[in-house]
Amino acid sequence: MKRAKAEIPLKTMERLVMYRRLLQYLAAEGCAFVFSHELAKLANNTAAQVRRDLMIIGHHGSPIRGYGVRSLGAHIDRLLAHHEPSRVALVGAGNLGRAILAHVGFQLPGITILAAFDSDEERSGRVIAGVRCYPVRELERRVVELGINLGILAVPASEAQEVAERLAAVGVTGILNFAPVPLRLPQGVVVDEIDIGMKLERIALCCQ
Amino acid sequence: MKRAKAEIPLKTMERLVMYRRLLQYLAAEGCAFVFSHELAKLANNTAAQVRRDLMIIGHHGSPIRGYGVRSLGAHIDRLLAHHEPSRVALVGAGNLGRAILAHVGFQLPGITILAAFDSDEERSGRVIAGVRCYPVRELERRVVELGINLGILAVPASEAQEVAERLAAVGVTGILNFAPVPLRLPQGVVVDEIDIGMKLERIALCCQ
DNA sequence: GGATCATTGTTGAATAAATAACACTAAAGA
DNA sequence: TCTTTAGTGTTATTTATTCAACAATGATCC
Repeated sequence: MKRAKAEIPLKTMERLVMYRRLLQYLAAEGCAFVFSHELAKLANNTAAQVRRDLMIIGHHGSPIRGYGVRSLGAHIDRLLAHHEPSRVALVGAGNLGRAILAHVGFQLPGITILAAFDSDEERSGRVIAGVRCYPVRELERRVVELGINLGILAVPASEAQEVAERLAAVGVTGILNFAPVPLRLPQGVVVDEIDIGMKLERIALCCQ
Repeated sequence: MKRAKAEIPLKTMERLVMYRRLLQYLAAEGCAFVFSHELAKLANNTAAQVRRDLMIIGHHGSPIRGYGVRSLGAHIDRLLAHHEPSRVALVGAGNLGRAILAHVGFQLPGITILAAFDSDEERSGRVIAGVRCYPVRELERRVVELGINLGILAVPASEAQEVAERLAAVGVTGILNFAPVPLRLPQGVVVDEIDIGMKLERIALCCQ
């Protein structure tokens, strides 16, 4: 069974992770089969798009019955399966950081948060949502020690760039940035921003 | 001056709000002019794209000097200016909710968070980051009273759908959802999800 | 004051994505 | 067993987005 992973467009990939999430809910609700138009409604797109995406990954459903929730979920799981499980560190254990830990707590398959860091020494040493918190001065050492390759930044805007550089310097290749500043990092490091303010603006725009 | 707002593609709009944010930083750093390729670097796209976007909104720069940071910022401001300023309510004043309040605290122009709600009566009555917190049972009354039209959901997944429906029922037309469940709402309500887990997965994918 | 140079404004081609259309298939009922 | 029906798999069309190329421009320097 050869995998044409590289040929699957990124947009489709992104939708696949959404489909998988939706399929998990459906499975939890005891739903065995789902139609393309149902999935489309949940994912806020069209039935044609869903069918096309599933065609791309080579999944086959059955007329009348639709797609098997379990089998489709398993298929996407295999596709999205990370070669190496991702090892994540969170920097900044303030309100936002702790909220993220709690949120992501329900382990994602193949992704584990192994450590948290904070400049406040009071916080380090504690265990938050099952994750050990270290002082930020140990960042480099611990990242190497634990084989971390992904970072989540939940620090104040003023510190984001510095922390990001330190992470990148010790081999972190992906960063999820919650600080509302654009990060400037060497090529090869994937950065994704979650800018709540921008999201709000976007909605305000679409609404009026 | 007629505005061709409707003709500006959504993708461009989304980039515009990012440009504006970047311009604010540049202005704060005392930068008076910026070149298309500089802006492109910050926005993670190409110079051609930046120029095209600015062409679409009809902004003119100067060769050699580039674009005036202040004037371009003002131009985008006008374009993005909301007819009516948006009035926002946050539901769920847990870790995540409080973090959001603190984050968005630095007021966005034309967007104000006017109220927070929580089911824990201990929390209501308090003022968090300048925002008054009410018990969630008063949600409908207060939303109407304050003329809220946008909602931020930072409640547990199990309550998200119910709260969203209640908000929509009293006239909220846009919802920013942090709960990792797909919301099913009547057409006309704009929903945007921020699913941290999905974001992480996406980065893990891109990295390997 | 004119040549030069770096950058803009614009157009057109190439690429990618979304949509629609339709033949095909498998279950259900007579 | 044949027909109906609802939904899939696929191809074609349209639409949107990105990229690349180049003429036009206006500061700057000699």
